[in-house]
Amino acid sequence: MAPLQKSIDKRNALIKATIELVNNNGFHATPMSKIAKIANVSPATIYLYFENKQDLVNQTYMEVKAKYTTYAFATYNQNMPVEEGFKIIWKRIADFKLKECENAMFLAQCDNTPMIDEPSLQEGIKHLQPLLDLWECGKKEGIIKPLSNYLLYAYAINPLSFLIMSEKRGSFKLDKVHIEEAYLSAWNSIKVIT
Amino acid sequence: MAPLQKSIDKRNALIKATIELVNNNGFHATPMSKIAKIANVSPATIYLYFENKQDLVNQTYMEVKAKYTTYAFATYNQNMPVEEGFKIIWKRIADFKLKECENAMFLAQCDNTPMIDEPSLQEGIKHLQPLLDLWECGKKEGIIKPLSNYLLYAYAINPLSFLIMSEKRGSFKLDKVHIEEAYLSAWNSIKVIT
DNA sequence: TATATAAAAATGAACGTTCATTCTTTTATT
DNA sequence: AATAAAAGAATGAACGTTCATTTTTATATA
Repeated sequence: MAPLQKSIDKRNALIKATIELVNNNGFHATPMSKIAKIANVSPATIYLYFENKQDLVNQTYMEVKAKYTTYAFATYNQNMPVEEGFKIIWKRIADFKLKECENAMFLAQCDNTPMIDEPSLQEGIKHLQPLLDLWECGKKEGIIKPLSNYLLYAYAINPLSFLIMSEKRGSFKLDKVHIEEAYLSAWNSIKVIT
Repeated sequence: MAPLQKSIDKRNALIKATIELVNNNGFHATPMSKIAKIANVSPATIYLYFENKQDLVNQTYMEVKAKYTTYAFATYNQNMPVEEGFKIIWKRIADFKLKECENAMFLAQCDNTPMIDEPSLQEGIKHLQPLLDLWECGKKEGIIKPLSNYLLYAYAINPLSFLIMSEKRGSFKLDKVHIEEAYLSAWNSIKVIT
């Protein structure tokens, strides 16, 4: 194995361990020692890849957020009609949250606690731009309600986080039918009613 | 001042301090010593009112959740028509989240992290029963879509949390107009479309 | 190609600090 | 004066981080 690859593997193992432990215990209750143990690495080794604990979690956040948005926009392109574009993005997001549940939960925690530095948070938000652009376009065409992007996001995208959380807690099972129903609710709350 | 009142004051001060510090730093980054200092109390005194740190935060959660639901249902009664009942509850929730922003943020953090014991979490959820009953009633009458209560909650109530978070982060200002728009989105995503 | 040397990566033990909690003393109440 | 409440100092455990050292990898030499 190439030596560089080995380094990448270790970094990935550390990020994976961080997600797992933070999901189960929260940021401040996951000691570096445990992260090291799960990643099969010495505690000191972490500091070869990351400045400190805060840097580790910031970088983990940005990496997961990038993965999330890359996945969300993978099958979308700007030439699609607004409704189709939205549907494709929404479904991909739902897909990601279901398949990559660990990652999705980690993001939810980051977005609801003082865990991540403000600059890293801002950095993560930037990746959503294509969706915001799509909405602007839809508003111009009179297809999407003239609401602020925050309201659109709150009613169309964010509810998925809540559902994933309920599913994780075991109080609710998200199947294909529910996803379809959820999509219709989402679209319904942002589309212009004719 | 009666000695009992003084005790209640101290307990309240401790709970208030806990909310403030956890909001700004997260659970594990709020030391008992700091909570004591903000509450103008000795660290040891905390243990006269609470078993330990976990108990303090559990009780804080249940207290805030109870306050939240009491407020939400204060002007609602079961004899109202479904649409009116929902509107009244929704508006009260929005009102609470705006006015008692600190409390709302604390709840959001509790609901998205491993901070609170599962039993306390379950205890907190129970208080929402009147809303679930209203929805059941609405479904029977054909006014509300036959969706699971989790989906209804995800699309009608939960988005408010996201908006409050955006507002707190300073990226968005929630005024009366936005609240009205948000309400319409909420109702629109759960009502049967005729 | 085989060996020697240098560089880089990784390690485990150790340090200083911080924390939740307890213990002992002081202050207030009846 | 007796009792209860509160305070602050004390304690041991756990944490993030550093450092001296070892192990692995790359480079140079013959």
